[in-house]
Amino acid sequence: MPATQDPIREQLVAARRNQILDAAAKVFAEKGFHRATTKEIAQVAGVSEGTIYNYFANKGDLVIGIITRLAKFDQLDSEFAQAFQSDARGLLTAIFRDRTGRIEQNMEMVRAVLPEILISPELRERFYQQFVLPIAEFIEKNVQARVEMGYLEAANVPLTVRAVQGMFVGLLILRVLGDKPLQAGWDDMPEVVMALIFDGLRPRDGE
Amino acid sequence: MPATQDPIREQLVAARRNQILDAAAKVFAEKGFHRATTKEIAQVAGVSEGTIYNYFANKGDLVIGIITRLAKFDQLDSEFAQAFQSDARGLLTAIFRDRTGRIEQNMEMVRAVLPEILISPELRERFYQQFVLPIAEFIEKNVQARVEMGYLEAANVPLTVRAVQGMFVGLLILRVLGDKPLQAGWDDMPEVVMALIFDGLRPRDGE
Amino acid sequence: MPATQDPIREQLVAARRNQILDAAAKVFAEKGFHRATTKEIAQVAGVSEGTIYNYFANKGDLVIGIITRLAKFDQLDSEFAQAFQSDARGLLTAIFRDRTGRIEQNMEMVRAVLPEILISPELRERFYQQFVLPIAEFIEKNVQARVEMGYLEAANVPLTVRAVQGMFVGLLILRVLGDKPLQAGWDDMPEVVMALIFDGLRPRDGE
Amino acid sequence: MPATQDPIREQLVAARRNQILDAAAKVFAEKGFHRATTKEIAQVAGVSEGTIYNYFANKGDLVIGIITRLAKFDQLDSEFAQAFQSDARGLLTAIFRDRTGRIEQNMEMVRAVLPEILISPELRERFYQQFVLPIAEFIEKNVQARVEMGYLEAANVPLTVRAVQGMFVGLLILRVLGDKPLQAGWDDMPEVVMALIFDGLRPRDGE
DNA sequence: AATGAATGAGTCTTCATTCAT
DNA sequence: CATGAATGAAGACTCATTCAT
Repeated sequence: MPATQDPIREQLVAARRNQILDAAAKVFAEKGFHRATTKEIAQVAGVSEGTIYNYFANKGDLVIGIITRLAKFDQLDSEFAQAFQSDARGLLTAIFRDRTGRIEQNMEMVRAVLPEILISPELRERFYQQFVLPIAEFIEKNVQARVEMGYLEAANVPLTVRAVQGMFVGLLILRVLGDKPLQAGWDDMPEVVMALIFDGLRPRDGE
Repeated sequence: MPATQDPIREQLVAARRNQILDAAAKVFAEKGFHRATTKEIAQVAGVSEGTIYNYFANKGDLVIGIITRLAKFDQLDSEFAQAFQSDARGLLTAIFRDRTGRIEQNMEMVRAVLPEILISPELRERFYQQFVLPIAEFIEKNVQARVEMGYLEAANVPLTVRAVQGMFVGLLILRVLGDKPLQAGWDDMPEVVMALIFDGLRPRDGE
Repeated sequence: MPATQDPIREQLVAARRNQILDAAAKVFAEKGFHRATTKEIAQVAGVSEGTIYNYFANKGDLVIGIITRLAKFDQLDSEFAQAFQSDARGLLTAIFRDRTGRIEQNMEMVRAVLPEILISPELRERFYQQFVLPIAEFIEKNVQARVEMGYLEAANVPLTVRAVQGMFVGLLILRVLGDKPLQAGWDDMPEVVMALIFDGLRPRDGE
Repeated sequence: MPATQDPIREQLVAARRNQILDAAAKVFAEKGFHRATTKEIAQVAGVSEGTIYNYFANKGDLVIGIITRLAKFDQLDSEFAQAFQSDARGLLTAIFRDRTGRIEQNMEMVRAVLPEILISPELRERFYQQFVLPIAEFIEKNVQARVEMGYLEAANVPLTVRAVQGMFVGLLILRVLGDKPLQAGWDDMPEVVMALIFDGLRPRDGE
């Protein structure tokens, strides 16, 4: 891992790192972590195998690099801040669309890397801290505020938020597993999900 | 893969297969599929490596064997039939407790084997058909009936059911990822989940 | 290898040995020695793997057994004795037809077992002593007699006989290698060969 | 299998390939194909096992490589072209000495590799096309020409040529099998063979 | 005498990693 | 910094042989 002060060199280094990570992500997505070979990653990246090891200590660090980089792009951005102002339903719909869209783009890669994440405590923690927890806390804060304002009702906000977040996660998993109804009706899911979350299944008498 | 008509021998074969699958499940759970070696599985099973191959064609078949065996224990049993009669909330709570309890017991193994499932189309299909789809359809039928009776309200039953099922799945994933609130409050989850599903977050005026 | 005095038992033993050798020959012929498994030989023979080892010390002994048994069937029989009386050309034609016919029947097996024969000095010697040398000597004696009678001309009878015998062997090899002209014209070979051997290529003036 | 345009690198690659093929030939010759281990080949070649697989896809390709390389050294060279001008007897003697000399040098290896050749259709075809057929056709053309000029007599030239070629092949086999007269009188074989081929065994009256 | 499940040494092959150029 | 040939440890899988039943 080259270290330098020269800003130009730094940029080159960063570019080369990204070039390698892009290739790694692609190959991991296709083959899964273990079946992906450094040779193929090098080929896809257009560099030699040796070069990879000039930028990453080992194959596992590529996964860390990918996740870390994903996180950088993945800040809860201003869009959300605005959504915060809007109604809860709009907020959640925004999050749902944003998250699932984003994750879908990286779905192949997440799927390929998930094994390593699930097995390695270090990666698990890192993944959780960077991707799961921030969203949970963001939603939590938001929902809590609305509950206090009487706009929403929830006995246990943190757990309720987990249930909602879990629903998003689970729906993605079910899609990956090839569930037909889900794949066919994916565009309708936001409405279905919001109806479920906000209105519940029990009929509302006077409405 | 011995095949025989002799019932005694059949039992021996089944016992040996289970002995090996137990070991495989254990080692997979610890190491993950790829890092688990046949040598270690053999050691844990107390047999030789060769013996494994007398019962399974290859390492991958151990995964299939594990999943298949899980499925056998995992029939939607009479408990559910009764639940069918009960109220919807009771039904779902029963399913939730049953499923998550069951899966938790095999959580380590699911975690270890999930990667292979996600990557291998064959395993994915098999897993989906045996574990996901039956439950989805069971719930779907049930919910549909109640909707028609006016006890529940849902615009799109199949998708709504997926959302519910996805919530279960996702909650397990979040737990595996080490979410603290979830681990701490797991016992309260059924109530939280049911409140969310049936009542929704939006306050009900007259109640 | 069971040893017994009981003649009935002896017959059973011999029968079982042959049963196994037949299977071994078949499988060796298909797969070659190394790729043939004792398991498959046992299956083809309709016995268990263990039984093979009650009759033969190891896999290699099956080859020895096959060769030895071939030799038993392969005595220069009375047919030849008669041929001895006939003219030289007729004799050789008879031998050619007989040998090549016989060998062709076992060609697959010879091909499969040849590797082992060529590599193992013991098998090589055995094969040579039982199959090659007797014929060479038989022809040698015969040709020698005719040379002395002035019917044939050959400066070095033993070597000449080897050349002739070599021709037979070589033609079989070329056939096995798939030579088209040879396969197409195989039925004409005896005449071609005899013309070559007896008349040579050089034109005979006065004829 | 490195591929490159750089001529220096190409030479290195060729050298390394030869180094490995030499070792493989040696070990195959000693042990036969199946009993030869990649480990021993690597040791003899002075490289690691892994390096072998940088140059050859698998063990079988070593055999192909050996055969192919033999074929390269084995072009029908100018020597033959000259022989073509000479008398038929001289031509054949030249071929005989050349071929048998050449093959003898590689005899051990041919012996080791022959099994694989006989069993593998691919290798068989390749071997036949590269070693057997060209010679057969070369001799055929030559003999045909002489027959037409009246210098030789043969009813069926292609088959007669096969008989002659077969004789060469067969004599080598008999030698490998350890035939004593052949080993003792090998130096006299060309004359014996030529006498047989050109004059035949039948006495020529007027000579 | 027959069985066939168990054995485990042995092999080919892969691939992350190193390092001389 | 880049290269990519060399490395060799590691692992899945095979199969001849044994032996308890």
